[in-house]
Amino acid sequence: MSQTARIALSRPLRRLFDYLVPDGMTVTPGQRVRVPFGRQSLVGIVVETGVEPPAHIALKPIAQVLEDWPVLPEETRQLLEWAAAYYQHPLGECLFMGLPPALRRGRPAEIPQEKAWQAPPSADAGDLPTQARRQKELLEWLRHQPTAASERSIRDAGFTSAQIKGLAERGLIEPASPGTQRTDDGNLDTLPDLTPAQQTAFDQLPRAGDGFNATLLYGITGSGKTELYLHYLQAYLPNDRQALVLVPEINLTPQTVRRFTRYFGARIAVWHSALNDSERLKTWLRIRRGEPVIVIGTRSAVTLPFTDLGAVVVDEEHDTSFKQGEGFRYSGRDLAVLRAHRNDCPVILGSATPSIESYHNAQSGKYRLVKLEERVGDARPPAMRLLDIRSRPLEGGLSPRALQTIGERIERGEQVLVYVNRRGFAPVMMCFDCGHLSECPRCDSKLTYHRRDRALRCHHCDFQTAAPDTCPECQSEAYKPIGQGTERTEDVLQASFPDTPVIRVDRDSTRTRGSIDRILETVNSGEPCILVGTQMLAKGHDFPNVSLVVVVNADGGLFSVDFRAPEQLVQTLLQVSGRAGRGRIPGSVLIQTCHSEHPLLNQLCGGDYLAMADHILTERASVQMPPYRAMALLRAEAPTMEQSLALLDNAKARLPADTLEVWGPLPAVIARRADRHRAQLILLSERKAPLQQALSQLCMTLEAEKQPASLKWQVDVDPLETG
DNA sequence: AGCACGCCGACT
DNA sequence: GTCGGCGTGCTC
Repeated sequence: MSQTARIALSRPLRRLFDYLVPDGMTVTPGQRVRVPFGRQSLVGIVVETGVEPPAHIALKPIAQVLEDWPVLPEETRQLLEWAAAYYQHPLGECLFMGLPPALRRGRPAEIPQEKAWQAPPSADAGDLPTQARRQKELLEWLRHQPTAASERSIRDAGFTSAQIKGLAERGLIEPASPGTQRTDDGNLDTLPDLTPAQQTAFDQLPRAGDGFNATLLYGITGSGKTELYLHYLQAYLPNDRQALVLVPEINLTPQTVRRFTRYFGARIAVWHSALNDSERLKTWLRIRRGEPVIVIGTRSAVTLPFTDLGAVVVDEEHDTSFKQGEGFRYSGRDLAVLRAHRNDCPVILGSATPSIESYHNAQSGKYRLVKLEERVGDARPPAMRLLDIRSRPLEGGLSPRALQTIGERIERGEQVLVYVNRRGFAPVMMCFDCGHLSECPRCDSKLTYHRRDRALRCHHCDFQTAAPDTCPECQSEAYKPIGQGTERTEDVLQASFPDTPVIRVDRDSTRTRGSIDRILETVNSGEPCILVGTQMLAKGHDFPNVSLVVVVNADGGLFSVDFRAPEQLVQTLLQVSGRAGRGRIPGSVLIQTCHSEHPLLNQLCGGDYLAMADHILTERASVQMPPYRAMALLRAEAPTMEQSLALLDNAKARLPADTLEVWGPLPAVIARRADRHRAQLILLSERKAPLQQALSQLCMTLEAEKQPASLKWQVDVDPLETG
């Protein structure tokens, strides 16, 4: 009798498929195989062997093994299996997430041998006919390359394959293996010494050989957390072991990579969404082969096939981009901690504004807390002040007082950053006669006015229209934009300070490649200027010459329905404040608000983030919200609200009432989006285990009873926003 | 997700 | 008469 194997396929199905292993073939878990599936032939991953197949199903045999070793190493596969169960996502899709695209498609697990060419010293351009001008130029170009050039790079330089062929036929160039670009090997920089404060923090970090140890590194902005990571890896990561450094997408800049490369050279590998398929395959295989790489990567790097992980770092661990927002909704940060645990190695979670979850873990003793509360050099933390703008005349959202302060700083030759907190405040068109507001015809949301092209756009679907001159309701001409967007603030600033460059930094102005570099160049020149922008300004980039930060409106997050809004407001405001006073000039921060008496904002001005975190934790405890209870959402969307609510009612009815508290069904905050009506259930549980068990049971039944195709549902475990 | 099967509308 | 719309069902 033949052996059997349980196979995962890259399909959104919550089940696996069993196959026969033909005589003479052996398979082990983690191995790639090709199997017949319906009428198609698919790549599969072996999950289990020797299984008892369900009765009355005629098994088909595995067609082929793609390699005789498991592409997914044991630890990576088990991590993904755990994540699939925890986040309620189909196992097949999760396992395939652990493979680079080339391997998902069934390509061989080897580095594609790129063809490369070099010009031997004997090659003589005189042997070419005079009309072969481009071939001569190519020969010359090849001579000037430090190593053999790949066909791709030759084409990138503007030559054609016909020209390569021409030279090759005359024997003037010869094939070679593509050159490696390890120019930095052997002459690595030595790390700068730690400051006394950094040294003190460093001494509290876990030592090599301590095994699993999670450390929350609370380091205020400008305290030099990256130096600490570098020193830590150098001191405690053995030369022959691997490390993972997770960073938010926005922090994975060439500068960051260069900083690591200076000290670790070719051991550094990067992993992010902009890599092409062959780069991904190459890096993935390096890691799979066990090369002692230090991977700097974004969220998805946590699924890489490490075979000898010796240290894990999560930088800016509070950053919400570590949680995938759709599909397989995993938390890269949480999986990184789990990976460290399973590899019995240390993990350092660094942030100036730790997530409430991580801080709670530090408080409860699960993580050790290491503080780094001094800025590098002479820099002092900025002074923060609230500016009450109730019944003050505002221009582009700015109060006279704020404009005056900006003016003073410009006069002194300093730089200013104006932060527009867009959360909850978008510029909408309103009729000042009848009160009509511009609303999206397909969503329950207001249209946003874009002054550049006088367009009204919906931020929740792709609807857009030209802004009418008069009110669509009453034809009044008093139909104008209200609220403040970046563009309006920018215009007011430019009008107020005509001699000072006003630079807008947002998604639109940084879309083209290199534009952010140009902006940074201007800013780093130190000339006075005013930066205006949103989210982007709060993250990543340093502006050492900025001495004043103005927060246009802090109120968006104060009274939100989302339980995480206060945490996120405080984090964002502190992060953006941290941009000020990095250089020698002391920084100050002005926060405009209509609620200057609000305790959270007042605490913020004290600058003590951990005190605020304590405060937020107390509130979370009193209402028994995460991290004091486990949370998950069941979301539904359908052409009508009734359908969505019916599905959720149905789901609620079969959830165990004794171990779970279920809220809803409630329509989402934006109940209609692109003409689909959305609602959700909120599930809370004292313990994670019963929640997970109830969810997997629920997913199985929901999938089994086939819903109409127009009705979609999804589960979000540990959601970042409930809306 | 694919892919096929199936049962109703405007075309050579 | 048939090409094709996408609703529904199935994949070891």
